Parts: sequence; C-alpha cells; structure tokens
Amino acid sequence: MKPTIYDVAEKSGVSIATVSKVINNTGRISKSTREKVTQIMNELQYQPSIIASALTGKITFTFGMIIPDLANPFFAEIARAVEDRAHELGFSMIICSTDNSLDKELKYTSLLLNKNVDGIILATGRDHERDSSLHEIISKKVPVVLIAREMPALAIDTVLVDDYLGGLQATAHLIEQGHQRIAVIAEYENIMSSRERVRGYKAALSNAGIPFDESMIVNCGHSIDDGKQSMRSLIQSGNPPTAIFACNDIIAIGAIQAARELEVKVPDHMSVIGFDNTVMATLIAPQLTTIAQPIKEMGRYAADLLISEIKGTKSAKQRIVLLPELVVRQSTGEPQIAK
Amino acid sequence: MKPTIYDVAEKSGVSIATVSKVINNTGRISKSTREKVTQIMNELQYQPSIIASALTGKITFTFGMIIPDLANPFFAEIARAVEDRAHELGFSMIICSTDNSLDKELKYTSLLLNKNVDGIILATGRDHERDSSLHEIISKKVPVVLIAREMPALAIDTVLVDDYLGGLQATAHLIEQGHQRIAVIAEYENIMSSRERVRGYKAALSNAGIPFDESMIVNCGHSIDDGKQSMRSLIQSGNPPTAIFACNDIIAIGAIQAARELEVKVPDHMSVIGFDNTVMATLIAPQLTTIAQPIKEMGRYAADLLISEIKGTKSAKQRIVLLPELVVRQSTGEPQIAK
DNA sequence: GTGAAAGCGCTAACAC
DNA sequence: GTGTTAGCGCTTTCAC
Repeated sequence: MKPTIYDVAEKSGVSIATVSKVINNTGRISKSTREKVTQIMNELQYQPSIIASALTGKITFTFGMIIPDLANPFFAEIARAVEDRAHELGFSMIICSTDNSLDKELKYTSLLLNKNVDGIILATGRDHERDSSLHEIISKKVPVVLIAREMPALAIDTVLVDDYLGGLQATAHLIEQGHQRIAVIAEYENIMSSRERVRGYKAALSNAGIPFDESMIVNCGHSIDDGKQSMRSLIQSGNPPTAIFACNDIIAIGAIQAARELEVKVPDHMSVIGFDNTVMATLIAPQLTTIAQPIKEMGRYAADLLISEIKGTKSAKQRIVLLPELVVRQSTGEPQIAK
Repeated sequence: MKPTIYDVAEKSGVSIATVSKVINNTGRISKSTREKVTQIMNELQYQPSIIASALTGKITFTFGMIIPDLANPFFAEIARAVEDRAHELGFSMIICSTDNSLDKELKYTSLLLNKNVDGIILATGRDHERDSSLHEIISKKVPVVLIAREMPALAIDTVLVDDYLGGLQATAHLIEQGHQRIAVIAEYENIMSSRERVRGYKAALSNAGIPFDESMIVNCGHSIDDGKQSMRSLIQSGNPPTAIFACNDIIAIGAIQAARELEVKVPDHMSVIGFDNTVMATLIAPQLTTIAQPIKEMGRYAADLLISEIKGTKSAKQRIVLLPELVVRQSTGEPQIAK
C-alpha cells in the first residue's frame, strides 16, 4: 500500500506533526530530524496525498480550463501554452470543451467547482455575464481568468489581444496593397472580439477615406464550411470585393477553399487575410497572410494570473492586452484591376 | 460557505449517515426521509465534495491523459474524443503533454498518481516498457490504457488502428494508380506503429511483385519541417520515386510543401498519401489522400476501457484493433510517365 | 430504517 | 523543537 505520513512518522521515530512540518517547511525543526525524516521519506518513496491535504490545506494544485473545442487548433494551442506554464508552477489542468453550449459550460463549471479546483480559466462565453457561468464562479469566490474573451462589465482578470488594432492592421494592410472594396467575414455579433475586429476594420476604412458599405459585412458561424459559404455568396454577388478580411484563420481557410472551387485565384483575383496565426495558416496554399495572436504569451500570462490569484499574491484585477502582429504570407497582394 | 453533509443532515433532522445513504443510494431508507433529504439538498444547492469522498470512497472521477503534444491536431482530436466520452460517464480529464520526453512522462505520471487519479490513458512511449512510465503505473495497480501505441510484451488494455493494414492499403492504392517506385517517409524506428506501417508497405510491394529497395525508406522526426527535408532529399536524389507514402499527415504536408517549393507538382509529378486523416488533410492543397484512423471511436473505446477498469466491471485485458480506411482525395493519381 | 462512531491522510493551533 | 489533538467532509461498519 501507498505509505502515509504515519508510516514515515513511525519509521522516523517522530510524530506526524513533525513530518508534516518537514514536508511543508513550516515551523522549526532541527537539522538532524529533518535529515532523518527526509531520508525515510525517500526510502519509503513517500509522496504526500494531495487529496488529503486539499481537504485541510485548501488547495488542490489543479484548475479547470473551459474552452469551446479542444479539436480547434487555436484553442488547442492556447491550452498547450497554459498547460506548460501551469506545469512549471506545479499545477495540473482539467480540460472541458463546451462546443459553445451554455448548458455544457454551466455543467462543467459546477463539476469543476465540486472537484475543488483552485480556479478556472475561461475561454468561452458570450458578452453578457448572464450568458456564462461566470456568475456562479464569482459568487463562490473562485479565482477566474478570461482568455481571448472579455466581459467589460465585470472586474475580472483578462488576457487578450487588441482586437480593434488587429482589425485595423489587417484592413490597413489590404488598403496599402491598393484594395478599396474590402469585405469582412465576421463571427457572431454577440462575441466582443469579433465586434472589435470589425470596429478596427471600419476605422481603417475611414482613415483611408474609403466609404463604408454595409453589404461588405457578412456574419457567419465558426466552421470552415461557414467561411466557405460566406465567401461563395460574396463572390457570386453582383459586385464582389477585391479583398476579404476573415475574422479568424478557420474562416479564412474556408474562404480560400471556396475561392479555389469557384476558380477565383488568391491572391491574384482576390486577397484574403486571416486572424490568429495558428499552424493552419502555413498549411494552406497559398499560405495565409494573417494577424498573429501571441498565443504562447497569452497562455503564459493567463496561467500566471490565475495562479497568483490562487496563491493570493495579487491584489488588483488585471487586464493584459497584448498586441497583434501582421504576418504577411502569400494570400494577399495587389488587386488585379487597378482602379 | 459551501454547504456540507452536516448542514443537510441538520436541516433534514437526520444523521449524516442517512444523508450519505440517500446520496449514494446505499442501505435502506424510507421513501419519506429520502424525499425530505433530497428536497433539502436542492434547497441548499448541496453538492457533495468529491475530494472528501475520494479520501474514503476511493475514486476521484478524474483520470490523466498523457500525450506527446496537445497542439498536434491528431492528439488534440483524440483528446477531444476521450474527453467527450469521459464527461458522458461523469469523469474529468487532466491533460499532460510530454513532447515525447521520457523525463516529463515520468514526472507527470507520478504527479497524476499523487493526485489520486483513478487511471491513466497513455498515448506516448516507446516500444519498451523500460522506456515508459508504464512500469510505475502498473506496479501501483492503477488502471491504464494505451491509445495509438502498443506494448506487445505487456498485458495492457490497448486501442489502436491496424497499422500494418493501413500501410498496406496506402501502398496498394499507390500501386493501383500505376506507381512502381514508391518511397516511404517514416517516423523513428523505435515506434511500433511506424514499423508496422512500413511492414504493410513492404507487404503491398511484395504482393504486387515489386522489388523492395532499401533506399526508398527515409526516417525522420515528426514535424512538418522533418517531412519537408525528407521530401527534398528524395526529390533531389538521382532517381526520385513517383509516389510517397508519408507515415502521418504532418509529414505528408511537409512533403507536399517541399514539392511545391521545388516545383514538383502533386499529384502530377508525384503522388503523396498520408496517414491519420486529421483536419489538416482537407486544408492543404491539393487535399490529401490519406489513411483514416477512426479517431472518435478510438477515443470512445479508450475511455470506456479505462472507466470499466476503474469501476472493476471488467476482467480480462483487451486489445481493440480498429480498421483504417483509405480516403481518396487529390494528392494521389497516376504517374505521369507510364512505364 | 436510522444513527453513533471510527477512520481516510493531512494541516494547524496550541501545549510542552 | 516536537508532540497532542481537533478537525476537513465524507463513507462505512455495526448497533439499535
């Protein structure tokens, strides 16, 4: 059987309190007994039970990560970044994919809370607190950080990229290449980051003195197929744009595929720019010009925020806004017909 | 504060033992007290602490999943499949990415064991028990299942695809298209599945009466770049093949990229077939012909095996071998120069 | 049918 | 410096 603190105490000829003290480096103990106990622990290969200590000491060194879909490369990459930092700090991560279903989000949240996780990193949820499990988490005073999402009305630790700036950069890049008629394919409107990117798009247009055309905004879901369909309708419309700003790489890839199917060449006939810079951006042909989110850093910051919140070494809530970066590849270029 | 079993007992006017019995549906209790207690539990929004019950009742409803890399779409998809089934059965999953480092594998294994996980699903590890954390897991009698890996010398629950058959199917498809000179880009030799795929390749060659040429086997790592480099050397060799069997989609994608850079057209000048059928296969142009692993099923079976092992509702160890399936897309075709 | 009581493995006063 | 002891929230005999 797995040795317990009692076994160590007995074999060392001390009390369990003493053993506990050497484990946790608390109280005062003589060098000699510390050495003795340490030696016995090694001998027995003793490992304190995290479960038992969680029942008293409070923390489980485990947190939950709630994302829309682990099979989505963007979130998988984020999760990996968070995981790495968490492991460095001695924490484990329970993962939950919600498929953006509020039901699942609520269910997983209370599941996690029951398991006494020390905190939760949330990457899902709509704009409003009402539409998320945040209310429950906050009311139980469990540390939480939002990643790649925001909830402006609440004081919550948040790490995200400046979506407005990203949208502006993307659009400005297109304009610089000489495009005037630029469409944007955006995700649901009730997602803040999507709205912000569109806002950046409009700002870039306005900066360049290009009038905004409502019909140049297409909303869609978040699958490749959604991107494909949106692109199709854009191409087949009477007056297609010469460039597309897709609000994320997945949609951009769908758009490129649709273009290929309809024999519209990218970037010769139409430029496409994405957002996120996941691995996928380099897989597709032509390789995707996109706005890079610093995924590694985001994951790291999120883990750091959560864990310092857990350990109580932090007071004020923070909002860390990282800067996106334009990565030029092959899917954008000058419009064929100069105007 | 979170209500405990004591709060429920007090409010219901019964003992904690009785409450425990209604929670777990054990022992005998009258309908009326059961109803009463249930009602109070709802009222208080009582949720039993899994931590506390784990300290006695033994199981934590949590297991570990050890994979090489969460950011690798193949493993992310597997993890997602496992996660879904686990959640259906009331379990949570702690994820650990090892980057194929034995050190990390060992570290994470003992971490998980300390956290009293009920079991572990392992997707990493070399061929030999010595080179994996299996020894520790097994010696502690913790349920374990291997997914997409095997350890033939040990009696362990395993879920995998018939790699030999997959290799054979891939190669046979190429032969059917008229190829004679077929190279294979394989992962490290110390990985069983890779060796099996190569064995299938040889069998297909032999079935077709095509002599085996040692120089047609290239070994490499598991990144896109590794695939790229291998492809480059193959193309630039004096006598390049007309078709490539890449042992996984990632390598295949690297190969296609290298071909594109060297202006070798796929599939006109060279056919490429992959293995796994991850999302990536449909992203790349030309879309990748590949051997599909039934990822969803694999994940589901692995979770089922592990959990029935945990619950003790299973006796004999099983080895579930699923069948791969050829998915023809656009990266394979007839060789340009008929022989 | 129900409850008292003894743990599960550990932490944290507090006493010596 | 070290040990005693009272929990943490729950399960599980074993009486009644």
